[in-house]
Amino acid sequence: MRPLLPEQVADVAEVFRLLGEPNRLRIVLACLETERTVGELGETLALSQSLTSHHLRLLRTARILRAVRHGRHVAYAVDDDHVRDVLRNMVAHLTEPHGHDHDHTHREEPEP
Amino acid sequence: MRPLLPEQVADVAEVFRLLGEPNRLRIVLACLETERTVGELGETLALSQSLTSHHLRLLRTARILRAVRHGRHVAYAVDDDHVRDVLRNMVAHLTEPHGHDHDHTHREEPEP
DNA sequence: GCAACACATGAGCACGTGTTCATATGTTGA
DNA sequence: TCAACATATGAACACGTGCTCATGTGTTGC
Repeated sequence: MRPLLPEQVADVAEVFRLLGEPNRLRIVLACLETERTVGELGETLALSQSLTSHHLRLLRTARILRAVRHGRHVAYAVDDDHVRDVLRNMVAHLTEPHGHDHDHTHREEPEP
Repeated sequence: MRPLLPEQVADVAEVFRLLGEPNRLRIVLACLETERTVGELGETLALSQSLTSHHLRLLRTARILRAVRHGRHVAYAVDDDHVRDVLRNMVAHLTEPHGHDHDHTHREEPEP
Protein backbone atom coordinates (compact mmCIF):
# COMPACT_ATOMS: atom_id res chain seq x y z
CA MET A 1 0.00 0.00 0.00
CA ARG A 2 1.32 3.38 -1.01
CA PRO A 3 2.04 5.76 1.86
CA LEU A 4 -0.27 8.71 2.16
CA LEU A 5 0.79 12.27 1.69
CA PRO A 6 1.01 14.38 4.86
CA GLU A 7 -1.96 16.44 3.79
CA GLN A 8 -4.03 13.33 3.20
CA VAL A 9 -3.18 12.07 6.65
CA ALA A 10 -4.22 15.40 8.12
CA ASP A 11 -7.53 15.29 6.28
CA VAL A 12 -8.26 11.77 7.44
CA ALA A 13 -7.35 12.68 10.99
CA GLU A 14 -9.66 15.66 10.87
CA VAL A 15 -12.59 13.50 9.81
CA PHE A 16 -11.81 10.96 12.50
CA ARG A 17 -11.50 13.72 15.06
CA LEU A 18 -14.94 15.04 14.23
CA LEU A 19 -16.43 11.54 14.33
CA GLY A 20 -14.63 10.92 17.62
CA GLU A 21 -17.04 13.00 19.67
CA PRO A 22 -20.02 10.87 20.75
CA ASN A 23 -22.73 13.48 20.18
CA ARG A 24 -21.30 14.38 16.82
CA LEU A 25 -21.07 10.74 15.85
CA ARG A 26 -24.70 10.22 16.82
CA ILE A 27 -25.68 13.18 14.67
CA VAL A 28 -23.82 11.80 11.68
CA LEU A 29 -25.27 8.33 12.20
CA ALA A 30 -28.75 9.81 12.33
CA CYS A 31 -28.08 11.57 9.04
CA LEU A 32 -26.56 8.53 7.37
CA GLU A 33 -29.61 7.17 5.55
CA THR A 34 -31.96 10.11 5.35
CA GLU A 35 -31.76 13.82 5.96
CA ARG A 36 -32.69 15.20 9.38
CA THR A 37 -33.84 18.58 10.58
CA VAL A 38 -31.93 20.43 13.28
CA GLY A 39 -34.87 20.31 15.66
CA GLU A 40 -35.41 16.67 14.83
CA LEU A 41 -31.82 15.89 15.71
CA GLY A 42 -31.90 17.87 18.92
CA GLU A 43 -35.05 16.21 20.13
CA THR A 44 -34.08 12.70 19.09
CA LEU A 45 -30.59 12.90 20.56
CA ALA A 46 -31.56 15.01 23.57
CA LEU A 47 -29.20 17.85 22.70
CA SER A 48 -29.83 21.55 23.16
CA GLN A 49 -30.64 23.54 20.06
CA SER A 50 -27.45 25.54 20.38
CA LEU A 51 -25.22 22.52 20.86
CA THR A 52 -26.83 20.73 17.94
CA SER A 53 -26.23 23.71 15.71
CA HIS A 54 -22.64 24.11 16.84
CA HIS A 55 -21.84 20.49 16.04
CA LEU A 56 -23.65 20.73 12.73
CA ARG A 57 -21.56 23.71 11.82
CA LEU A 58 -18.35 21.76 12.32
CA LEU A 59 -19.66 18.81 10.34
CA ARG A 60 -20.89 21.08 7.57
CA THR A 61 -17.61 22.99 7.38
CA ALA A 62 -15.72 19.71 7.10
CA ARG A 63 -18.01 18.69 4.22
CA ILE A 64 -19.19 15.67 6.15
CA LEU A 65 -22.79 16.86 6.14
CA ARG A 66 -24.64 19.05 3.66
CA ALA A 67 -27.37 21.47 4.59
CA VAL A 68 -30.58 22.03 2.66
CA ARG A 69 -33.25 24.53 3.57
CA HIS A 70 -36.90 23.49 3.58
CA GLY A 71 -38.92 26.49 4.52
CA ARG A 72 -38.00 27.46 8.03
CA HIS A 73 -36.24 24.17 8.66
CA VAL A 74 -32.74 23.20 7.64
CA ALA A 75 -32.13 19.54 6.94
CA TYR A 76 -28.75 17.85 7.10
CA ALA A 77 -27.54 14.66 5.48
CA VAL A 78 -24.24 12.87 5.06
CA ASP A 79 -22.58 14.33 2.00
CA ASP A 80 -19.24 12.56 2.00
CA ASP A 81 -19.18 9.16 0.31
CA HIS A 82 -15.95 8.23 2.06
CA VAL A 83 -17.44 8.91 5.44
CA ARG A 84 -20.61 7.07 4.54
CA ASP A 85 -18.63 4.04 3.47
CA VAL A 86 -16.41 4.11 6.51
CA LEU A 87 -19.38 4.32 8.84
CA ARG A 88 -21.32 1.60 7.06
CA ASN A 89 -18.21 -0.52 7.21
CA MET A 90 -17.86 0.09 10.92
CA VAL A 91 -21.51 -0.60 11.60
CA ALA A 92 -21.36 -3.75 9.53
CA HIS A 93 -18.44 -4.97 11.62
CA LEU A 94 -20.26 -4.18 14.83
CA THR A 95 -23.49 -5.88 13.84
CA GLU A 96 -21.69 -8.96 12.60
CA PRO A 97 -21.39 -11.81 15.09
CA HIS A 98 -18.34 -11.54 17.28
CA GLY A 99 -15.04 -13.21 16.66
CA HIS A 100 -12.14 -12.46 14.35
CA ASP A 101 -13.77 -13.09 11.02
CA HIS A 102 -11.62 -11.90 8.19
CA ASP A 103 -14.16 -12.75 5.53
CA HIS A 104 -15.77 -9.57 4.35
CA THR A 105 -16.12 -10.60 0.71
CA HIS A 106 -19.86 -10.82 0.62
CA ARG A 107 -22.62 -8.30 1.02
CA GLU A 108 -25.86 -9.70 2.34
CA GLU A 109 -28.98 -8.39 3.95
CA PRO A 110 -29.49 -9.47 7.54
CA GLU A 111 -32.25 -11.87 8.44
CA PRO A 112 -35.73 -10.32 8.75
CA MET B 1 -29.66 -0.72 8.98
CA ARG B 2 -30.68 -1.07 12.60
CA PRO B 3 -29.59 1.55 15.10
CA LEU B 4 -26.54 0.94 17.25
CA LEU B 5 -26.67 0.51 20.97
CA PRO B 6 -25.37 3.45 23.01
CA GLU B 7 -22.39 1.45 24.16
CA GLN B 8 -21.53 0.56 20.59
CA VAL B 9 -21.67 4.21 19.60
CA ALA B 10 -19.37 5.07 22.48
CA ASP B 11 -16.90 2.40 21.43
CA VAL B 12 -16.86 3.58 17.84
CA ALA B 13 -16.44 7.18 18.95
CA GLU B 14 -13.52 6.17 21.15
CA VAL B 15 -11.73 4.52 18.24
CA PHE B 16 -12.39 7.51 16.00
CA ARG B 17 -11.18 9.84 18.72
CA LEU B 18 -7.89 7.98 18.99
CA LEU B 19 -7.45 7.93 15.22
CA GLY B 20 -8.34 11.62 15.11
CA GLU B 21 -4.97 12.77 16.39
CA PRO B 22 -2.50 13.14 13.48
CA ASN B 23 0.54 11.65 15.21
CA ARG B 24 -1.50 8.75 16.53
CA LEU B 25 -2.99 8.15 13.10
CA ARG B 26 0.48 8.12 11.57
CA ILE B 27 1.57 5.58 14.13
CA VAL B 28 -1.38 3.31 13.35
CA LEU B 29 -0.85 3.68 9.61
CA ALA B 30 2.80 2.73 10.04
CA CYS B 31 1.71 -0.36 11.96
CA LEU B 32 -0.99 -1.31 9.48
CA GLU B 33 0.91 -3.81 7.32
CA THR B 34 3.83 -4.86 9.47
CA GLU B 35 4.85 -4.49 13.07
CA ARG B 36 7.11 -1.62 14.12
CA THR B 37 9.29 -1.09 17.15
CA VAL B 38 8.94 1.98 19.33
CA GLY B 39 12.28 3.42 18.32
CA GLU B 40 11.53 2.77 14.70
CA LEU B 41 8.26 4.68 14.96
CA GLY B 42 9.79 7.57 16.82
CA GLU B 43 12.58 8.00 14.33
CA THR B 44 10.41 7.52 11.24
CA LEU B 45 7.71 9.89 12.40
CA ALA B 46 10.04 12.35 14.15
CA LEU B 47 8.40 11.95 17.55
CA SER B 48 10.14 11.96 20.91
CA GLN B 49 10.54 8.60 22.60
CA SER B 50 8.24 9.64 25.40
CA LEU B 51 5.50 10.94 23.15
CA THR B 52 5.65 7.83 21.00
CA SER B 53 5.28 5.63 24.03
CA HIS B 54 2.42 7.68 25.43
CA HIS B 55 0.47 7.39 22.21
CA LEU B 56 1.24 3.70 21.94
CA ARG B 57 -0.11 3.18 25.41
CA LEU B 58 -3.45 4.70 24.46
CA LEU B 59 -3.64 2.66 21.28
CA ARG B 60 -2.68 -0.50 23.12
CA THR B 61 -5.22 0.07 25.89
CA ALA B 62 -7.93 0.58 23.28
CA ARG B 63 -6.94 -2.74 21.67
CA ILE B 64 -6.13 -0.98 18.44
CA LEU B 65 -2.49 -2.08 18.57
CA ARG B 66 -0.91 -5.12 20.14
CA ALA B 67 2.56 -5.17 21.66
CA VAL B 68 5.10 -7.97 21.29
CA ARG B 69 8.47 -8.05 22.93
CA HIS B 70 11.55 -8.96 20.86
CA GLY B 71 14.55 -8.87 23.15
CA ARG B 72 14.93 -5.30 24.32
CA HIS B 73 12.60 -3.98 21.67
CA VAL B 74 8.83 -3.88 21.76
CA ALA B 75 7.05 -4.12 18.44
CA TYR B 76 3.53 -2.88 17.78
CA ALA B 77 1.06 -3.85 15.09
CA VAL B 78 -2.59 -3.20 14.33
CA ASP B 79 -4.60 -5.79 16.23
CA ASP B 80 -8.16 -4.74 15.48
CA ASP B 81 -9.63 -6.05 12.25
CA HIS B 82 -12.37 -3.44 12.26
CA VAL B 83 -9.85 -0.65 12.48
CA ARG B 84 -7.69 -2.24 9.81
CA ASP B 85 -10.67 -2.50 7.48
CA VAL B 86 -11.81 1.04 8.17
CA LEU B 87 -8.35 2.42 7.49
CA ARG B 88 -7.85 0.35 4.34
CA ASN B 89 -11.25 1.54 3.22
CA MET B 90 -10.32 5.14 3.86
CA VAL B 91 -6.96 4.81 2.14
CA ALA B 92 -8.58 3.09 -0.82
CA HIS B 93 -10.98 5.99 -1.18
CA LEU B 94 -8.19 8.51 -0.97
CA THR B 95 -5.97 6.82 -3.50
CA GLU B 96 -8.81 6.38 -5.95
CA PRO B 97 -8.90 9.02 -8.69
CA HIS B 98 -12.25 10.31 -7.48
CA GLY B 99 -13.46 13.48 -9.15
CA HIS B 100 -15.87 14.24 -6.34
CA ASP B 101 -17.22 17.73 -6.93
CA HIS B 102 -18.72 19.45 -3.94
CA ASP B 103 -21.32 21.65 -5.57
CA HIS B 104 -23.11 23.19 -2.68
CA THR B 105 -25.01 25.84 -4.55
CA HIS B 106 -28.09 24.06 -5.82
CA ARG B 107 -31.40 25.60 -4.94
CA GLU B 108 -34.45 24.03 -3.42
CA GLU B 109 -38.10 24.24 -4.36
CA PRO B 110 -40.34 26.06 -1.85
CA GLU B 111 -42.96 24.29 0.19
CA PRO B 112 -46.60 24.47 -0.92
C1' DG C 1 27.19 -7.92 39.55
C1' DC C 2 26.56 -3.34 36.59
C1' DA C 3 26.47 -0.50 32.71
C1' DA C 4 24.06 0.57 28.42
C1' DC C 5 20.15 0.27 25.97
C1' DA C 6 14.92 0.33 24.94
C1' DC C 7 10.79 1.42 26.54
C1' DA C 8 7.18 2.94 30.11
C1' DT C 9 5.23 6.14 33.29
C1' DG C 10 4.16 10.25 36.22
C1' DA C 11 3.87 15.30 36.84
C1' DG C 12 2.99 19.65 35.00
C1' DC C 13 1.74 23.01 31.66
C1' DA C 14 -0.24 25.26 27.58
C1' DC C 15 -3.70 24.75 24.55
C1' DG C 16 -7.89 22.98 22.48
C1' DT C 17 -12.73 21.80 22.88
C1' DG C 18 -17.55 20.66 24.40
C1' DT C 19 -21.08 22.91 26.63
C1' DT C 20 -24.29 26.66 28.15
C1' DC C 21 -26.29 31.22 28.00
C1' DA C 22 -27.49 35.04 25.50
C1' DT C 23 -28.27 37.12 21.26
C1' DA C 24 -28.60 37.53 16.21
C1' DT C 25 -30.32 36.07 11.64
C1' DG C 26 -33.69 34.27 8.68
C1' DT C 27 -38.44 32.39 7.43
C1' DT C 28 -43.50 31.91 7.51
C1' DG C 29 -48.20 33.25 8.37
C1' DA C 30 -51.59 36.74 9.84
C1' DT D 1 -45.61 45.00 9.41
C1' DC D 2 -45.39 42.13 13.36
C1' DA D 3 -45.05 37.96 16.07
C1' DA D 4 -43.78 33.26 16.36
C1' DC D 5 -40.84 29.93 14.93
C1' DA D 6 -36.30 27.65 13.46
C1' DT D 7 -31.65 27.99 13.21
C1' DA D 8 -27.05 30.31 13.61
C1' DT D 9 -23.53 32.62 16.08
C1' DG D 10 -20.62 34.78 19.80
C1' DA D 11 -18.72 34.85 24.50
C1' DA D 12 -17.25 32.54 28.50
C1' DC D 13 -15.99 28.70 31.24
C1' DA D 14 -14.75 24.08 32.78
C1' DC D 15 -12.61 20.27 31.35
C1' DG D 16 -9.83 17.31 28.51
C1' DT D 17 -5.57 16.45 25.99
C1' DG D 18 -1.03 16.60 23.56
C1' DC D 19 3.46 17.60 24.68
C1' DT D 20 7.91 17.91 27.42
C1' DC D 21 10.88 16.83 31.21
C1' DA D 22 12.24 13.78 34.49
C1' DT D 23 12.37 9.35 36.36
C1' DG D 24 11.25 4.38 36.65
C1' DT D 25 11.22 -0.46 34.80
C1' DG D 26 12.91 -4.19 32.17
C1' DT D 27 16.43 -6.53 29.09
C1' DT D 28 20.99 -7.71 27.13
C1' DG D 29 26.02 -7.92 27.14
C1' DC D 30 30.31 -7.49 29.65
